[in-house]
Formats: sequence, C-alpha cells, structure tokens
Amino acid sequence: MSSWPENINIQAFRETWVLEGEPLWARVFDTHREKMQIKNPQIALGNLEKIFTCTFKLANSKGFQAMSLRDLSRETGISMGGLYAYIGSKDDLAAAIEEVLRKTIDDVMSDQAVISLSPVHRLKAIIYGDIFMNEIMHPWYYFCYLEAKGLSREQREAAMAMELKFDERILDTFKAGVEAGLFEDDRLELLAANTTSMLQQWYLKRWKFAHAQTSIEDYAAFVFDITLRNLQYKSA
Amino acid sequence: MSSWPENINIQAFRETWVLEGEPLWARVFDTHREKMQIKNPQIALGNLEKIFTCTFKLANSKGFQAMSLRDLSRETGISMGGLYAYIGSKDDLAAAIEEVLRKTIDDVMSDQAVISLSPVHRLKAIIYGDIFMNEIMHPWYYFCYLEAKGLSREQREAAMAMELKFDERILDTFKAGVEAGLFEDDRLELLAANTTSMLQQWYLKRWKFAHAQTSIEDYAAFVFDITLRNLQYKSA
DNA sequence: GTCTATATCTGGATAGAC
DNA sequence: GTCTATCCAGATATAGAC
Repeated sequence: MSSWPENINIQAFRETWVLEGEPLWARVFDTHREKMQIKNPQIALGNLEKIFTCTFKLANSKGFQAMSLRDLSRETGISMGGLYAYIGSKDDLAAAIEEVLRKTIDDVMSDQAVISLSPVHRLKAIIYGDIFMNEIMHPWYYFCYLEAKGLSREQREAAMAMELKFDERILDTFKAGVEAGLFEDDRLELLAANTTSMLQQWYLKRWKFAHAQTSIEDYAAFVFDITLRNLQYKSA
Repeated sequence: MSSWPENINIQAFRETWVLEGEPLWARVFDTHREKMQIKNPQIALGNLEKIFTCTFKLANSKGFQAMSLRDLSRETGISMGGLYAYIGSKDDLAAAIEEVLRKTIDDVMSDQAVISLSPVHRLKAIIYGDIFMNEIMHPWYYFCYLEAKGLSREQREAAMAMELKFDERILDTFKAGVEAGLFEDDRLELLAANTTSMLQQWYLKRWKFAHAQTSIEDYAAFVFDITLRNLQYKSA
C-alpha cells in the first residue's frame, strides 16, 4: 500500500495490490476452500489456475452455459472426475468467480489511503485505480457482467449492490467537491452512474479501443477529464 | 415520417415508425418467411408474437442457452412440434431476433429527415430517437447485447459494425458542429463512443434508473446536455 | 397447421479402481 | 489425488396422426 496513490500508474498499482499470479490463486483457494476436496494448496494452486483461466477462455468466447465441462476437461487437461475434486458443480464454478471478484473489489475499495485524499485527487485515484483493476482482472469482470443472469438471486443482488456502492463512492467524492466549492451541484447521481459506465467500457468494449488504438493511460485520462468537465470544475 | 423530428417526443416517434404491434410482427414474418413452414400470415402473426415475446421473457431473465424449447413450449402454449413450424432451430431463433433488430435500426438510421438538420438539432434527433427506440424495443436490444456471444461470427461482426456505424453517425454530427464553429475539436472519437454508451445504459441498466426514478425524458435530456457540454458548446 | 410420441444425443454428476 | 467408466436427466429435433 506504500506507493499508492502517491504515484498513479499501473505499475505502482500492480505492486501495491498484487492481483495476479500466485497470490491471486491463493486468494481463490482461500475463498473456495470448503467446496474443494483437495486440501493441499501446493497441489491445488496450479490446477485452480488452469481451471479458472480455461473457464474464462471458453466462457468469454462462447458463453458459460454453452461451455460444457467436457470442453473444460479437454482444455485444462484435467479429467471430468478430476474437475469435480475442485468444484462442487458447474454453477458453483460461476459462483466462485463472482465471489472472488466481489471480495477483491471490496478489499481495494476500502483502501483508507484513497479515502483521505482531497476531492479531485480522490476522484483521480478512484478512476485510475478502477481502470487498472479492470485491466488486470479483465476476464473476471467480463465474465461477471455477461454471465450475471446465470447466478443465484443472492449473487445477482450482491453484484448490483456492489455497483451501487461504487456509484455512491463516486457520488460522495462529487459531494465533497461541491462542499469545497470546486464542483457544480447538478444531477450528481446521473453523473456518477455515467462515470461508472465509462469505466466499465474499458472491459466491455475492448475491440473498440483496440480498433481506435486507445491506450489505458489515454482512456484513464479521458474519463478523469470528462468527469471533471461534467462537474464544471474550474482548474487553478 | 411527417411529424418526426419536428416534434421530438416519444409519441411522435411511435407514430412515425410504428415498431410495435402488428406492423412489427409483419416485419418479423417478412424477414423470416423462408425459415418457416407456415405460409399464411393471418395464422403466423399471432404465434410469432407469442414465440418472440416469450423468448424475451425467458431468455432475458435466465439466459437464452439456459432456456429450453420445452420452457418456451410451456410458456407460449404451443407444442414442441408446433414451434418447429415457425423456427428452423433454436439457434435460428436467436439469429432471427438479431436480424430483425439490425434491419429495423438500419431503417430508422437512414432517415433523411434527420440527416438534413443542423448539427445541434441533428444531435438531439439522434439521441432522442435512439433512446425512444431503445425504450420501445427494449427486450430486443437487451437480448442482442447479452446474447451476442451465442450468435454466428457473421452476425457478431454485423452487430459490431452496426455499433461502429452508429458511432460514426454521431462523430459526423460532431464534426459538422466543429466546422460550423459550434464545438471544440477534442477527442471526438472517444466522445462519440461515450454518447453511444450513455444511450445503451437506458436498456442495460433499467434497474438503476427505476431505483433513481429517472424518467425517459429526464434521461434523454441528460444525455443531450452532457454531450453538448463535453463538446464545449456555447449556447446562444 | 398443430399435436403426440419418440428417436437420438449431450452433458452434468458420481462410483470406484489405481 | 486423479482417472476411467457409467448413469441418467433433460435437451433438440423429427415422424406421422389428426
């Protein structure tokens, strides 16, 4: 947590949160411990990585429902019986993905270092942080957005609550700016929802950004800039 | 076409384009003629309405892949054998939905009355028209967005091309405004994509707008307003 | 034009050997 | 801890009566 959000760039973010590689699979193992028959982390981590990565590959191209566990077995090189030592059921696998992502977002969102910043810097930290996270955990976000209908009612509602909470976090920052006399107090709820939506575009419309050759830094700067403009921020 | 876009409101739009009721199912019948065994429109229209409406109900809540044709048979009251007189296969049904929506959008988008307007009015006509259309054909849009992965490669690409074409249409309007000295020439491609995305929110995030009690007129005005602000339009 | 009955197959899940 | 073999529910699709 040391270098974030002092240096707002994706390297600093990567080093602070470590949402990739072994720490990520250890997080998955931890969250999912009781659903698995395998108790030894040394053995489990590698297979969990295979299972989740291949699920993203298959589900994010043809859809989770359309992906069979036989497809997954072939892609991972793990037998059908083997798979069931790691998951309770197919639905359980989707549920695990949603749960891990939600808990990870929750961790990053409750970062105290960001909360203590002044409105404009806080806004920047939220926007850049969220885009960096979307980039790093792209397949997770993409999966959860497009497969939400297949989840249980509780999970769907948790996912919606999460998005509302994110909107609220942005809205609170807007309001702090209004109180400081920096922003205009005009349709802040809709503006907050719009900022959230701009951020989601980064994982939903990859093809469009690739097509237009927009880099992640360009896009983060764009979202930050447009948000300030919408708030009628007068820079010094 | 007479009263649009002179009076920009949803009633005028509804009367001009008639994208509901019998004319809509006649359009479906027409597009889908050769895939059906039924040749008599009098008989077909009612059943097509049942089949498509129930497909939306089931697929837009549990997902198209998760919906079985038995579910659809039960929901429509048409037997399994009966269904197959109207569709070639399950995938065929999804393809039909995409095709009908795309052709309908294409019709509305090529409206000459809008193209001849001045930049600001044109922008308003495009934004309001698109939101009205999203509202009227909501289940169609929602289905196509979330079930795109299940479509054939050709159809997926056609859908992406359609979105790029829409972006282009907005971008052209922006550029016309820049040439007329009304708008600033700053990251217009990203701004156009953002306007498209704000419009898509109307059918993607219904729950959020319902929660915040935002009416369609409020939201259309918001999108128009924010787009002009982003373009740094100086109103007279 | 619509139904019932049925053929055929796929996919999730498990038992039990190793 | 992993694999093979198998069970069986449920899905698409069609044949043929009415």
